[in-house]
Amino acid sequence: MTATKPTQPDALARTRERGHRTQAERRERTRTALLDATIDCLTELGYARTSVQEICARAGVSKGAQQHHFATKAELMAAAVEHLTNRIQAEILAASGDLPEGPELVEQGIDLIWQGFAGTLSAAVMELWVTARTDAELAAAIKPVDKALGRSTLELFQTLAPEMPQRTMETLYWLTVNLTRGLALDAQIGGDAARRNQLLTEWKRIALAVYRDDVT
Amino acid sequence: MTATKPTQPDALARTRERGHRTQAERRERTRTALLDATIDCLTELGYARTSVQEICARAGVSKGAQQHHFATKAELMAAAVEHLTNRIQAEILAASGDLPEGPELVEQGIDLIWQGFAGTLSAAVMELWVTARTDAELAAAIKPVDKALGRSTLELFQTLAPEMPQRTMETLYWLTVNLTRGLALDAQIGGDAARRNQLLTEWKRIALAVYRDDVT
DNA sequence: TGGAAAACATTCCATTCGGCATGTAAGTTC
DNA sequence: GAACTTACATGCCGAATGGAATGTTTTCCA
Repeated sequence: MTATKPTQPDALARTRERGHRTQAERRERTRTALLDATIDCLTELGYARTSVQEICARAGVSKGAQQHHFATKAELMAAAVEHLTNRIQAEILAASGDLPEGPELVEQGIDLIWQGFAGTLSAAVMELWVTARTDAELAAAIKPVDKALGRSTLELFQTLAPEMPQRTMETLYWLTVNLTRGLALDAQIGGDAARRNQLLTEWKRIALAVYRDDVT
Repeated sequence: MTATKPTQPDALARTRERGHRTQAERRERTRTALLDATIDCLTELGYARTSVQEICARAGVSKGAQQHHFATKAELMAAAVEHLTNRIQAEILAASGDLPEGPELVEQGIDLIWQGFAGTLSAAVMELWVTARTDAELAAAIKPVDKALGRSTLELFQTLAPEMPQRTMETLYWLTVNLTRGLALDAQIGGDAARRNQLLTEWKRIALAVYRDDVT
């Protein structure tokens, strides 16, 4: 390249035309790139095959940069837990906008929980969760975050159906969440989707009956 | 050692006093030792940290012997799946001896499923199951075996409660199994045991109501 | 505007992994 | 009891991993 304007340093020129990247911006950018790549790896490869090298490659970030932000792999995973939970919560909140009130909420709510707790992101959650069983550090990172997600989602429902007895709501909610997680496991190894849908339908019927009995 | 009887070879003498180990016996012994050690590793360390070296160490078996019986790690894992399923099935069958008939079967059956699908062995199942999501070979090994376990347990219940409509039985059974698996996940990372028991109690109540409605 | 600090990149290393090759001992068969 | 097969043991290798060390660029701030 023939430099015609020697007064301006080349680096600065590039900076100007591309726009100034503040440190906070750079930091945030590569951090989320790393965390998203981590979630990608977990969903596609599973925890056992997720290496920091692969994460860096997918994030388009050097190994040094990764170590700058997350000194150790465990630290990266712990951060990924929170990032992942935030994404799921956002997903749930976005889908909760058009929820009906009254009895219809039962059915729609079950669908919402299904989507939130058995969707694509939940595969990554499973990986981390199962790993956490034998990894105290990861478990410590997961427990509070997950509990918060569960409770906040429950509160969302309680707001939508104030007429419902709290006890009934809690029971139906947690039963649905745990059933969903079990079904999600089944789905992940290629269980019969038709039977899963049928079970979900039956459960809606049962839950609705419980709701009707308890609300009157 | 001062050999006083040169007529008999030393090796044979040892053989005689310890009893003759047939090839089939030796084979079976080290095989199950390896498979049990594999399950131990999965339970205690999780899949990611389970190495063949560790398995061999716990089984008290050399690496060569392991490779003789299971050429590859994947092969060992696939065999472990079957071994594990057999142990679970035996556990369930043993506990199913004193199951009542009639309505009480609902409660007791739920407890039985809980013990079978959320017991100690189920942690290893979870590890393999979650791993299978991103490991086609392992998934291929798990699917048929697990399906067989599920169906045979269902048939056990159907035998015990012939008066129950088949559709109702299937629904309650699979709902319970999946709920149990979800709760097992929760239990493994140290969720609140009291709430889990409460949910199980509520579910028994609901299931009993469903049974009563459908049986009349 | 010049130096400090933060962000990012490159290289290297000790360890561990799964698997292979080769060798020895025990059991089977004729 | 000798050939043969099966079971078991030891040592080694290339690949990959997580992490440390060190060097370079970009932004910040006084």
